[in-house]
Amino acid sequence: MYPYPSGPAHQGHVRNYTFGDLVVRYQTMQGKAVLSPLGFDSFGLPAENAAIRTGTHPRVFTDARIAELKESIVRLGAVYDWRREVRSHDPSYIHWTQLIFLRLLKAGLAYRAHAPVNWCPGCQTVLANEQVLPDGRCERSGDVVETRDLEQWFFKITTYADELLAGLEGLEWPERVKVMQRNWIGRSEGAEIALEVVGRPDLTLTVFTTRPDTAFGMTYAVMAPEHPLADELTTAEQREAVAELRARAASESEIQRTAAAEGASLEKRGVFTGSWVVNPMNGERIPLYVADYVLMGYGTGAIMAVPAEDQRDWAFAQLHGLPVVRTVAPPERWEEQGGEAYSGDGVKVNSGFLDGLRVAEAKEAAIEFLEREGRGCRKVNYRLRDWLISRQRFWGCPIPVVHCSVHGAVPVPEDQLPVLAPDDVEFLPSGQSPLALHEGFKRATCPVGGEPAVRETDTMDTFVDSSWYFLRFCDPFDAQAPFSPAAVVRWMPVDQYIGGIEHAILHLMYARFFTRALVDVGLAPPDLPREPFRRLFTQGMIRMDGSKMSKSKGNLIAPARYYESVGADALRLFHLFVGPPTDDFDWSDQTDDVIEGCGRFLDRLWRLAERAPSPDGRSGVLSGTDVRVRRATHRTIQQVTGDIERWSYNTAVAHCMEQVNLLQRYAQDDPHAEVLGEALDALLHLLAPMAPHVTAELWERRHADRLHGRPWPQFDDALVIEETVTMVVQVNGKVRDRIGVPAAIGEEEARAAALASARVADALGGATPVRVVVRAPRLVNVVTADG
RNA sequence: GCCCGGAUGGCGGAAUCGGUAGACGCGGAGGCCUCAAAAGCCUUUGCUCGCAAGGGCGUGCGGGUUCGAGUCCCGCUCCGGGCACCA
Repeated sequence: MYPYPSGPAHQGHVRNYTFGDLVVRYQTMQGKAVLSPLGFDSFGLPAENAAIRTGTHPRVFTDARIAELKESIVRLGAVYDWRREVRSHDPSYIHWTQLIFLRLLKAGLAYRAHAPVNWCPGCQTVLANEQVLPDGRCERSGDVVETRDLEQWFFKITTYADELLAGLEGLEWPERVKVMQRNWIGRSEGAEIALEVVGRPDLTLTVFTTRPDTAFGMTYAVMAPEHPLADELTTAEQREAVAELRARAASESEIQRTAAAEGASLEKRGVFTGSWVVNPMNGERIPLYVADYVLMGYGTGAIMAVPAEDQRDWAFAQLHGLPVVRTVAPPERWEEQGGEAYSGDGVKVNSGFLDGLRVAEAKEAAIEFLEREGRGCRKVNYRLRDWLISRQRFWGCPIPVVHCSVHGAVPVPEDQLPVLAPDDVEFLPSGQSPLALHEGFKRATCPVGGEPAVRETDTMDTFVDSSWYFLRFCDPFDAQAPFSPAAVVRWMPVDQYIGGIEHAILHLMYARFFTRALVDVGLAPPDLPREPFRRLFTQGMIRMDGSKMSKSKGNLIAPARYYESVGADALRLFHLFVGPPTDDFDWSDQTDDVIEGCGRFLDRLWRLAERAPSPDGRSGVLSGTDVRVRRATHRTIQQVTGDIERWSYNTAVAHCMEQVNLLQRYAQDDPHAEVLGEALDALLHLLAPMAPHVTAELWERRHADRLHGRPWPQFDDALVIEETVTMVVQVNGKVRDRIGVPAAIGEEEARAAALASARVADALGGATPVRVVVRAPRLVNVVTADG
């Protein structure tokens, strides 16, 4: 666990730690060695905003929030190895985050580049693509993100695009998280084609397509407004129109541009450049356009347009009066039924040597042709972009680089780490990072030549800190390295990761990338598993009035009031009981009643356990009732164990409640001391991972030793088999009678018992059964001719 | 538009392999205890007809498969989520 410390826990945290703690305690009772540490993702914008508001240093603010969060976690009774607690903002952690940066830099996995980036005016910093919502807003502040051209630091996550995609296959993760990552990586196979430019033998325009088979239908080509050749390929007559379009496109962020346009229904804004290119398949001259529906960031920033087989190109062609040539025969009556572009499979037409082939074969043939002619090549493209990690903020891990006018961006030598931000800084609402205003911090010497240099003032995205904390957890005591090879190999991968769905892309993708990169740069050993999280469980959100419960929404319900009123155990039980862990939960007016109900259950358990072992209880021979109670005890062990194994915590609690209800009646009615004692002891074990405080106390009162550390109870196979069951008798599928029968009843006896039933005879009303379906011992269905 | 989930009493939910729909809890009703209340305990609680015994209906809607469907298949509706000019 690596929570962002936002202050006292809210119910989302409580739920998360309750599930996590149940797993930890249960697996420990199963005899496993369990490593369960907790640390704090303690860099981040809220602390800095608070500093601007109140003048408090972010460290002071953050340490206070950590103390609050930690207290509410400790009071919940969750077991963590606090010796291993780490914090992103701790100098010893900063040191290793910076070392990792330097090693990635050395290996070419970190680089600095000038690029159009997402700028959030609210946060006064750039953002990674992953942090921009589909509607072009900042996921934190909700402000509309702008595009700025800046020189920034990137991590080369795209190197691992294929591996990150393939690695998903072996993971026990929710399918929808895998799907989200697959979509985000967005692999597509196709070809790059170099188009000749008419009258410019010195130039070619390279386009990417997933449908090289449709190239005969290419009736125009389009380049993105930001394309480097856009200027050069615009003729004098078209210059003004193109310039206008490019200016308009530049004023919007790319994500905004793609989000604002709803599919193909909107106008495709574009203009003719005045230049012509050549279709390499048939040698025809086709016009070259600039249009904002083509994105510079994907593929080559230019496309071949095939209106007949691409709906976007179709719409654009209609608008600009461009020809449409079908290269795949659409299905019967396609056009009569209003069909426009047809992108499905079919037989090739109007395509020279491809005619008669199907799409898949034609793709291959087209690529072979292009490669043979030297006009193109096979190519795989990804939607995934490199991870922009620069942030123009103070409260983050400083990027350990200095800028020298002679040697450029020079890494800080490893023996000079960590680079720490100074304390004597002023937090002003100017939007500028205090680091950028701090002359003492900025003044540096070039490690290469000793020239005066300027220290980098950007800090790293806080997702960098959380991309390797799980490795540090394995070995947080190492003062010489981020972690020792032996420790990470011993503990990794994480067997069970628990978190919210909000991490589906950001954190989980970055952590997968980091784990691989750390191995490849030699910081982690080669035998470290390349997937850090083997099993992932995504818990449901706690919602209130339709939105996620969080401090920023102001709808937080702190656990402290329940610690006081019903106790931490009742609150834990509530979170387990209220529904499947994967489901969202709507906090409402009735919720307190349910929590109190969980408290009442624990009260009943308490009263029950306090009167046993009952000195006045019977001993000696077991009665029929005693045996039935024993059977119930062992069945409960079986059920609760199964429930926990399959994450069905709500039914695990329900089965314990059922058992308490049964024992309560039993205890009032001359119980056998040993039977009741066995039942109570088993119950305390089963509830120990769910309600650790109450069960530990009751156990101590009964046995004067400790429940914690005892093994998980086993059930007796002979006792979980029922001896009598209720057999349902149906007539034509409707239940007409229920008969108690021995569990071992044979098919013939079951049939006879069913047909002997007076109720069945009534229901038959003289009709003759034509068929009797027997599923002994549970069910018999008597079927008549007219049924 | 595409891809995933989901829809069960007044409410949260259960039904693990096609075989008793509604476990467990909340809420409601009635009762016991008490001078009274709180707490606790007991009974009851899907809808409906019936004095009762008992019957009919019932898992979003419409079909289908089956002796039998909440569960499987086909076609919809609504809700939630993800993706969406990615060539």
